[in-house]
Amino acid sequence: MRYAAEHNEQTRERILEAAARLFREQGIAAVGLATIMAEAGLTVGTFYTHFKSKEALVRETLLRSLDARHEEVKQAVLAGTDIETVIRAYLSPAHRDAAGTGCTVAALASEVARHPRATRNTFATHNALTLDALADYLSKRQGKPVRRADAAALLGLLAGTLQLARAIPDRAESDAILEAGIRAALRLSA
Amino acid sequence: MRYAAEHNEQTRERILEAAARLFREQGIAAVGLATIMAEAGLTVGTFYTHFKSKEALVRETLLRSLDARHEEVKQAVLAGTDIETVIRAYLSPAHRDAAGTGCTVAALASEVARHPRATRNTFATHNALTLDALADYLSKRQGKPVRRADAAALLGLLAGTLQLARAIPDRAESDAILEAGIRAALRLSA
DNA sequence: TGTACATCAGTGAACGCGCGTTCACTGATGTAC
DNA sequence: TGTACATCAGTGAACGCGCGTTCACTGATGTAC
Repeated sequence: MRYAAEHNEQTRERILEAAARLFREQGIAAVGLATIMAEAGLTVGTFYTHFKSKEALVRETLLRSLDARHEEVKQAVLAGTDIETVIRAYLSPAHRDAAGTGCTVAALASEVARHPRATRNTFATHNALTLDALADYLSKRQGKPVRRADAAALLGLLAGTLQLARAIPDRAESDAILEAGIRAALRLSA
Repeated sequence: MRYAAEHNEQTRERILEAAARLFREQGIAAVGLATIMAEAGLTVGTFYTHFKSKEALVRETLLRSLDARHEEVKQAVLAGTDIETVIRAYLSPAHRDAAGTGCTVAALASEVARHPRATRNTFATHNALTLDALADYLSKRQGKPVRRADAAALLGLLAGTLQLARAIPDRAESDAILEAGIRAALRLSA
């Protein structure tokens, strides 16, 4: 091989990071490959050296960002972080205003639902990791079994409320929704 | 005037109905004007006889479908329908599998969040009608004041859970999430 | 009642543009001698 | 150590296509006489 083994991998990583951010900020359909590649400091042509298609890139970014969130939740559990802290961080103005680095479910779940089965499979499999970790966490805290589906309802509450807060232009009203979401999430996780 | 006053209005209505369904089924960005007009039995050129731009159509469809949902909630309140019935209808497999005629928040909230301020204003104003009706309803049932933001958290739970159920390809798992969402929504509205 | 006219909803082709994807070519780089 | 070579990441132009929007034109229709 001519280029160092790392070189290829680093470029691929830059493309994935740019795509993961842009997709969450603007939506998958709204972001073109040229924009992603420019963000990674490359021209469009190179894209196909690293990925089979845009849909393959979508699958890879979903996998990465969902796994990253799983890692965060695992760390929170290990560190013994309170559930209230996790909920408050999720429904914070900071998270609302930074979709690009935020939760993939809140940003892309409704769009992913319209993508090919292979993409939805990737989404479901890697989202399940977080759900299982969350269910385990809640089970220990509540002293009774909490199922994956119950964890999904809590995540649904968090993601749905964040979406409403993002869609509403009035800052005060948006903040109030975040606060109401926190109260509701605490009730559900108690 | 040459055509009957109704004619114009009926055509406009057909375009709005086609757009409202297609947007919720496939997303706003994914549906072109040609598709909408063909669905209404017309060619693209006519579009601008009825609307100023695609964005104006988007605003109008949001307004219409959010007002329609407000009407439904008002009727449910008048008829004294139980909150459990409303929740079970929202988180039903039928609603999950018919996004085109379903809740606008579940289908489009995350996409609307990325649209121009005028569009978000329309969304917020007309979504607030449902939230206020829902808050009134819950206030009477619970015998204590429920704010608009609290109603938003309940709607967030319903919409977020429905989105997860739609994104997950495994039918049994998707059904389980709907059931868990119902349990959670009942806890929140009790 | 029958005819000429004015209106305007609807047509269909064209506009520039950006999309995802392909491909002949370039040139930086690690290896072999 | 220095040079020739082979590799392949990256370039940049082109492909067909669908997008939102515009516009000169058509023809169905209600009105006026």
